[in-house]
Amino acid sequence: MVLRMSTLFLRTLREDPADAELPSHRLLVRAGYIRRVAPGIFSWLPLGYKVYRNVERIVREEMDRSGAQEVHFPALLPREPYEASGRWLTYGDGIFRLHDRKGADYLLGPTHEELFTLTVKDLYSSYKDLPLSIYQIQTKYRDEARPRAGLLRGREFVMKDSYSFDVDDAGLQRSYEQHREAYIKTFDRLGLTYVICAASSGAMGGSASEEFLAPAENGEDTYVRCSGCDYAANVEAVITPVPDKLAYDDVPAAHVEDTPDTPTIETLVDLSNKRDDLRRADRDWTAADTLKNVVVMLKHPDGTREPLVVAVPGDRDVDMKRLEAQVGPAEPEAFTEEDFAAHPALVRGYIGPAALGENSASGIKYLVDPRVVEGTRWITGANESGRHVYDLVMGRDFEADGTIEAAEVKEGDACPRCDGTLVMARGIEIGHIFQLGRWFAEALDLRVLDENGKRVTVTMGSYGIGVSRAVAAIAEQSHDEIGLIWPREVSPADVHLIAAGKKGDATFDAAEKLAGEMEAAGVRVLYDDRTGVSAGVKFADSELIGVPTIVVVGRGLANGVVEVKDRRSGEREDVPVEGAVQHLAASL
RNA sequence: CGGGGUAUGGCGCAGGUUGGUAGCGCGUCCGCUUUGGGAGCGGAAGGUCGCCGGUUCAAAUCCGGCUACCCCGACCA
Repeated sequence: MVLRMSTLFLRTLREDPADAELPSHRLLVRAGYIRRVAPGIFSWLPLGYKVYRNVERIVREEMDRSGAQEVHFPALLPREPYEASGRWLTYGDGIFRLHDRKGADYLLGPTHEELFTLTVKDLYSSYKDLPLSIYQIQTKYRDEARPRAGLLRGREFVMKDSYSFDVDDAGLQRSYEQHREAYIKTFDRLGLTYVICAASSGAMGGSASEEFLAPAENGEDTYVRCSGCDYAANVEAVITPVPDKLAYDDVPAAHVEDTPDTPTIETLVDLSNKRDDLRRADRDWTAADTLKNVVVMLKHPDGTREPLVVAVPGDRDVDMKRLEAQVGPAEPEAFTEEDFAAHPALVRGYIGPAALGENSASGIKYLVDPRVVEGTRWITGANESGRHVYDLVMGRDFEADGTIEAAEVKEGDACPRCDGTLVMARGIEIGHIFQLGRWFAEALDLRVLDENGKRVTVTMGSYGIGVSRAVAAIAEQSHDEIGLIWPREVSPADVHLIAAGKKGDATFDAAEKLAGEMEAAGVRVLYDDRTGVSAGVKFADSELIGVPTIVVVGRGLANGVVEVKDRRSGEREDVPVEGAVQHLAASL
């Protein structure tokens, strides 16, 4: 393949587009790979589409190799399947809905669990047909509240989504492992660095769930990894190691105190350390000794609302995303003025355990952070305005309905697996694998006969790769100040060949000849055969476009050599024209 | 949905307070020169100044309203 820049549908921009912030977005637009059409909606130009198709090809090859079979569902879908799963409603305004001429409801598929499940139900009815893994590479549509960052979060994007169908849990585990392996091969070939993180399985339930995150400053996901072992997790799924129970024989009996002017944890701790009657004998009180009781309203999918109080040590906030991951499919909402009015047991700012719990008078569910183990000693609200209770001991003075992982995760927190500590970083979610289980099969009644002739519900796995997002993730990870740097397999070409001389001189003839030889040798060439364009412009464009190897036919030609530059390292070497093609073909 | 910002040739921007011929750089086209790091000179095309209304002899500029887009947050299988 020889792509000639003299006729290529391409215009590189000398300046950054005003609406692009992230490097991937900026450079993909500047280098002429994509153009914005509407918020979160992009067109692919020739170079960009080549990269996109390379990514797609690699994903497809690895899926096929893993034994999955490719199908293709429509993007335009009727309402019924989503009605059956309940998601026509629960998806809310996150989907694009439309009507046909008769007024019937349609939607642009945001995801295709329903279609996969129903199609398998259509065709299969025996355990002998399973296991089965099928996938598609499809354009998805989501009416994102805020599209951003170019290709990283669009309203139209391409995803590879696959589903596995098994009769039993062991089968699901095998299908899951197969996908995991395929994903590792895929992302390796894409030239991405990534971290496999434990993830929360989200609103759809399920058990095992892992995300492939490409570390990137501008990523939307926060994850942790351990400094001492290979533990890595999305911050939503971080597990807090449970401390040992403490002895509390020496702790004074709980006592309620007037604590005026202590609207914040900080002022409360200050006061507690200042007043002799409140001070701790062994050491100063810290924010971590206070127990903060945060009240939220849970909205269940059926529309009912239920108050929940979450207790966390006072030096931490409740992380709403972590909370949401725990309470799903219910959604936590802010507790409003009206809610407080409806629950007089909750004294704003002074909520304490005595008024809480399913067995208490209020009946309000009370869940505590895992750090709140038996024997821990707290300052917390006394359920009266202006008063706190001191030396309240878990297990002695109060109980909870259970624990919940909702406290924010901090850099330096303990690793749940080893003695190490956690460091935090950000990443782009490029893949997600999880064991969906029987939720969908149950909802859509996908069952098969087992070997005893009994109907059993199929168990499913769900696996996604953001194909268009991966293009941006690669760009985000692989660029420098002056342009993109593509990994070989996704690059729009293997070699960017530049004729650096004057129009009509020997360099053009030599470059032309080289281009032909490269093509014959199976090397993909982007050939800058533009006349009337200075060498400087050609060099700058080649660096912006980011093909990994740049070959310059120019002044060295007099000595029978061409210059071969490595885009990433910047290293250059002179290579005899005669052997240049073999030299290149060997090094690719 | 909350906060901040922007809207002027294809792209990036100035102008606006002080109302009066719409400007700069890049890009594009023509001619000549140039050709290893985003060339020079000369000429040219290209703009309802986001939209609606108001004030005024006169509005890109002042006033009112609207819309779109960008960024941060909330939201996001």
